[in-house]
Amino acid sequence: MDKKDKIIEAALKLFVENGFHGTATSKIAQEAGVANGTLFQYFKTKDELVMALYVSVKENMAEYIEKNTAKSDNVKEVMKSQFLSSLFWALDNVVKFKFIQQFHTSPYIGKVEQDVIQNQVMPHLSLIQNGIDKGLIKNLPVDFVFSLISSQTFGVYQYLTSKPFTKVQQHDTIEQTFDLLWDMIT
Amino acid sequence: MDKKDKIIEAALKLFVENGFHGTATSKIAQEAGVANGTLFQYFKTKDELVMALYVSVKENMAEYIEKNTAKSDNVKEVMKSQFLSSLFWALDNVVKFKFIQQFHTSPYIGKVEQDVIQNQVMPHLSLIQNGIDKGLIKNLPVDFVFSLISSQTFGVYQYLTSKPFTKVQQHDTIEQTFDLLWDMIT
Amino acid sequence: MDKKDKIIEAALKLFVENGFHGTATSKIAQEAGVANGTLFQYFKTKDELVMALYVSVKENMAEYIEKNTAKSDNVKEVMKSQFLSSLFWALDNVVKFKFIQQFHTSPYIGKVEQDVIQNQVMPHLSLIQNGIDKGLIKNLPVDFVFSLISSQTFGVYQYLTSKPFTKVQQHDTIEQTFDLLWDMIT
Amino acid sequence: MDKKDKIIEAALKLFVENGFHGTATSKIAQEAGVANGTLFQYFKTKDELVMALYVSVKENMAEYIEKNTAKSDNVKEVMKSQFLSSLFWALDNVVKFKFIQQFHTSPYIGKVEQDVIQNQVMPHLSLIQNGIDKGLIKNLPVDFVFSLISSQTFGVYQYLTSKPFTKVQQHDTIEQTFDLLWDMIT
DNA sequence: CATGAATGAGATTTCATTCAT
DNA sequence: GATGAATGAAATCTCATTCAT
Repeated sequence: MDKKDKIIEAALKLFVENGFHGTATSKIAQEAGVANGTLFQYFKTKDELVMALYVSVKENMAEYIEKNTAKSDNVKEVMKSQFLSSLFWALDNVVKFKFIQQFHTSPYIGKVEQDVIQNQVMPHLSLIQNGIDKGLIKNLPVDFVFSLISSQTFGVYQYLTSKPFTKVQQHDTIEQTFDLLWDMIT
Repeated sequence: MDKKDKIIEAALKLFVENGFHGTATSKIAQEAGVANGTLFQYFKTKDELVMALYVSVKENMAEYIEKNTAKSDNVKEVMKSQFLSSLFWALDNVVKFKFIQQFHTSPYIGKVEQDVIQNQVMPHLSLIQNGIDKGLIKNLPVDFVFSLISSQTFGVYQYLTSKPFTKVQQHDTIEQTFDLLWDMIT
Repeated sequence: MDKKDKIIEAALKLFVENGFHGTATSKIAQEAGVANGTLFQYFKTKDELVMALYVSVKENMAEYIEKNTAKSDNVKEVMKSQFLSSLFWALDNVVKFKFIQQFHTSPYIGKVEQDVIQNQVMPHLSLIQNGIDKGLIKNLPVDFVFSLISSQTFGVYQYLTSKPFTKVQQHDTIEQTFDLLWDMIT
Repeated sequence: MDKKDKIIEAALKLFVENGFHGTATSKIAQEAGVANGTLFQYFKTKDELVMALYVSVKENMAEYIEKNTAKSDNVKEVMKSQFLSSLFWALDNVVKFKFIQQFHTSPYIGKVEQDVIQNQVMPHLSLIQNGIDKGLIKNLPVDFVFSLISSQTFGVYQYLTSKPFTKVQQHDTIEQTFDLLWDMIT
């Protein structure tokens, strides 16, 4: 692993532990095992590091979900595979997921280009629209449905990380939640 | 309004705009129209101010919900009145609600005494348990149901603040969402 | 003497000894006997300190010359009194004068408002113009004559500080130089 | 042009634009189109580069003046040719001349060996002495006369670069100034 | 109680210089 | 010789907190 990756890894860990401002760049360098100045060769400013980290984590997540999304015309099947893989990724990458949550409620979120966000959300909106057009999903505003699904994802995640569950229990709860969710919106 | 309240008000505004660490105590004092040192007469440290602010906001919210909760034995009625008043409060107190969200994803949350959180959550859990016992609500773990309801609340809030809606539209959407929710858990 | 003045004094000394960039703000604070942060209460940035110092020194010089300028209609008399008092001030304030020279050949000079410079030069140009109008001074461009006089001033200053001279010798040389200068331009 | 020359050229440009300390060695390397470390193959330290640059520029100027100095016993003729060629060089090499000025008012000037300065000044002092011995120039201290001539040179330079003049106007002004100067010291 | 000048520890960032390739 | 990643000392600037008035 090269120094840049070591820095990103260290930053992720410390940001989640102590927050963005609670983490000094010097601590990041120390944790990464590089010199103070080295961090600034790869990232011009601390902000740039935060943004780069967000992009990296988001890509990582998107890639995983993409790979595990069912290739099918069946809306329910596709939606379910996405719901499940989102949660599997989150449970397997607790630190990264916490980072995303932190980032989303920080002033940094305002610095993400609007079209980048659009691109991330678009496919999900299309899928929902598709479900509505086929008469499967209730005729509600697409972004309303999207908001419900997203928040439900966070809800299950929170529940599953609040206590120690076995893999099987996690699996079952996730499946069960999707069923509840599907019933609700159809 | 006395100086303490002015400081709290100023802190709330600036924390939401610039984050906890992005807000210097001197800026808070300035915004509140008091001297630098005065802030520390009322709060020994900045952290203490943050915590006090959280408690104050939470109390404010709890009081409102308490006042608007239906006095009844009917579980659905009570739950609906709570769901609605939570959202009405959030929509009427956007800044305070953002502050709560920020606080929840910050390292500060760890400093809130565990029993304080318990006390806040307890009544809701009891209500749900009550619903289950009466055979109204599906027989699921109480805190799982609680997670679902909470995240649903966040979901509608997010949707309703993402675009400009009229009061009536907001009202209708909230009622509608509760119906979906109720169907899901019963 | 208050802290602000102590800081200005310390800055003046160190800037002349080590240059603007060779002087750390921490050294200035140390020399002034104040804390690091105190400097930044009086001057938002190091640049602001440099500019404030320049303005202060210039005002000091202008005040002295103003006070010692002959109140008369006689152009030669006025010009002579100014030439002399400029040099007396410079010889009595070697450090301040060096600072001005350093400032003038630094990129900082570009940050001085153009009209501030105009205001400083204007009276001298008027005086020269007056001399030309009266047929006393040769009919040359005013700012050319001004350049000649200015550089002559620097020339004598440099000579007089290159070796140890007595006050009387300095006085005589200055008077003599003015006579040469006056002969040259009339 | 080899790398060393490219570095010197880049350094000259950037030093004049941003000052010695305002110019990072990495920027010089970049501007010169060489690697960061290459600069230090040719110059052990940044200071050494500054000094080498000064020597180089000074040599360049001296060479030009030497070449254009009248070969004659006539003191006035020799002096005039030197005065003129100094100014012609300065006007043709504005950047180099600015560099010299910057260098002279910087702490670097103290690092130039005293005898190097002596060697540069000596011929001019001899010439003046020669003029005095022949009864041409007023019987004043040689270095006083030298100071006056030097500063006059700077004075005209400043005037001629403060506005846009044609070559002919520049030429005329320089000749005229020498006449004034000659009248003054003889 | 209220003030605000003063503090100094600590944060981010720069940059001359080195050295393994 | 040439490279450029890596270094770490040092510089500027911020800010929570104190304390004499």
